Amino acid sequence: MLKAATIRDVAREAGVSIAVVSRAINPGSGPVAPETRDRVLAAIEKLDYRPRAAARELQAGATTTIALMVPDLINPFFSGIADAIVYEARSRGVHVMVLTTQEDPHLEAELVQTLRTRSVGALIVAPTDSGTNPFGRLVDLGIHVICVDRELDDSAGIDVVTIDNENSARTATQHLLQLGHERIAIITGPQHSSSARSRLVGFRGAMADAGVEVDEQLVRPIAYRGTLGSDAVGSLLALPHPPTALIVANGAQAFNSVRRVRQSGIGVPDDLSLVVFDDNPWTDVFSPALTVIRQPVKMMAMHSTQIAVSRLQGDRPPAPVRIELRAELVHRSSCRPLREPPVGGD
Amino acid sequence: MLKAATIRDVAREAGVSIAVVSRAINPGSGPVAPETRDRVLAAIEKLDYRPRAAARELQAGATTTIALMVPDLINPFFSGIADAIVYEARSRGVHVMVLTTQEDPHLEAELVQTLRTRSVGALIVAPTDSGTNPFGRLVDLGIHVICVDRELDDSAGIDVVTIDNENSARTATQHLLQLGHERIAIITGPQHSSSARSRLVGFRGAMADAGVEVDEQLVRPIAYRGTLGSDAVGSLLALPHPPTALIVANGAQAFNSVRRVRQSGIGVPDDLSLVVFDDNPWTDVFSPALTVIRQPVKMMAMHSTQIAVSRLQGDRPPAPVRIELRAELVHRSSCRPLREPPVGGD
DNA sequence: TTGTAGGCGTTATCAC
DNA sequence: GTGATAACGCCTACAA
Repeated sequence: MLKAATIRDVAREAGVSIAVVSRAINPGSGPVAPETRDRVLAAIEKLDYRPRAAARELQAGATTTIALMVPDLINPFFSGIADAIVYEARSRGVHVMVLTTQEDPHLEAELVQTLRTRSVGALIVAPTDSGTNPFGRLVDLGIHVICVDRELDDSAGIDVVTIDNENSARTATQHLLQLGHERIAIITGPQHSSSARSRLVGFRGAMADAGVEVDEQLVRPIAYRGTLGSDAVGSLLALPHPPTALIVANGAQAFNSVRRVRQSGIGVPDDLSLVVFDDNPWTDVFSPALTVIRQPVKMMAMHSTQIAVSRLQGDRPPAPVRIELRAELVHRSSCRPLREPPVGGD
Repeated sequence: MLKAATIRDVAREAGVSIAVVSRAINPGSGPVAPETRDRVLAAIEKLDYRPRAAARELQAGATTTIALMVPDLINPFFSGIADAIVYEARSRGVHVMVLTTQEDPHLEAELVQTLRTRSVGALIVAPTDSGTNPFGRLVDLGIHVICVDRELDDSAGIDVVTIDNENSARTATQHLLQLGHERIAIITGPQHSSSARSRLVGFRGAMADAGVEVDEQLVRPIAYRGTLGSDAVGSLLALPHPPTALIVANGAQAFNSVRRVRQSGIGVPDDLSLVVFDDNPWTDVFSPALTVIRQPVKMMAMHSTQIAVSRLQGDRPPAPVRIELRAELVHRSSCRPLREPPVGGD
């Protein structure tokens, strides 16, 4: 097992001082005679030298590592985000440390602590609980925090990249209302999550606009983790007066929910119209293909990475940014009019 | 923006030298009087001090960061592995840097270079090409490399955690043979991938054992990336004498392949029996539910993490480990006998 | 244009 | 038990 070459080895090999090597490595940091430079580069090549990131960090304070904190990577929504962020970051020479919180605020807080140890320059996070802000200390220390997908009630000094959840839910609801549905159920996320809350607001808004009263029995805020989606669907369908349409606004529970619908033998869209949040691949291969709200996952990832990277390069004014992207309703085959509309008419 | 407290600040606050603080932080590294210790701990608490990992690394050479390199995170197989590895690593106090290769050997090689810069203690990787080993230099430098899922032809000094691909494919093939199928098609991965190769070997083995000749037209090794799965299915089904059964042994193309089967209106399992590698959630919600080869994803992740962590803690003999796990055939509804077997009979 | 020296935050080796 | 002090590898004034 060899020992990695250091800047000193290179200097010796090239017959110069370490200062020259350093300058040769970091163009613009100082003058180096062209031919000296070539000699140094040759030495680097020969010794296969790579500067140690740890040493650089230590001396500069800066870093080219960011952290990404998501509930889990099994949820295709978050793995999609993670994939895009990792890819995007690499193209900018930044590495990504990935952490999973399991939707557990305690674990999240603990991870924030261990993060302080690492010198990451920024943190992109989909926070577990909007009510508390465990990231304040990071911000104080100059570690930039970017919320993605979900945001915090108190987000002082924190950037936000999210979708317009309220309007997305509104759109989905309006779609069903226009088809004549009034008994519309919604399975959403826990109300300590900003996105889940906004979606519910959008739902209620659309219902109110249409003058349709919301039956609170049909509103099901459930946890992201676990399999509660299945239970919620079960009890919804067992209602004496069951819903004719269902919006699954809890992406993490979409699969469980839909599977339960299918297992119960309810016809989609004949007996139940369905709109689901998050356009995961399987929604397209389900029978019938599901009408979904498609979130611009790549866009969210790109924006957050871009913010993170430029922040740690010291660009951008310190003012927090807020980016809200539009989601899209993708019509497929899981919704139909409650009653066939009269043909012709008058 | 505060500046993070250093060991010196703590020492001053506690009225001791930095050496004492260091010993207090790292129990066992030297003697500290109990009451001094308490004073130091109080100071740490008060200043909210966290030792900087970069400085530790620099001085010790060691590190508690490992890297994980997978083709992408969009493939549920790899996101499952990543999720489990990140989780498992955390529970051992290790952080994970995630990299994606996009199945591109050049990018892979480049990432290996940038990795040398970071002081990661180990690399868990699903390599893109089994023919070349871009990791040799890492091994030389004492960075432990663990191949997961796929392996290298020349894996000197490299640990391997994989499934028994050959037998998995053999099992799947035998299942179809027993149902009376002989025109069995297989869509597998590129032959520069060890797992794809082994699976094809298993397929041929089972066919040979049964005395059934392999129609080479029905053997389709295709790339992991892109949408070739769809094309392969299309041309398979367009054959004058199409297959009666299909094994999709290319997990990354399973979705595309199956979707194409469905689009072409072919009845499953009536017209075509189907076995698919990788038990992703959607295979269960597809109509009909798909018979799959289920890989022990969590197990693979746990083993590789365990090896990685113990390696970087210096445990374990230097001899490379090879762990081969068994995959499982999960019977669902996508396969049926070619001809109904005679009822009763004698 | 080049080299010397100091410091980044930590741990380890010594004396005391 | 405790405290200077020297590394670890790199960058950067500043002096030559």
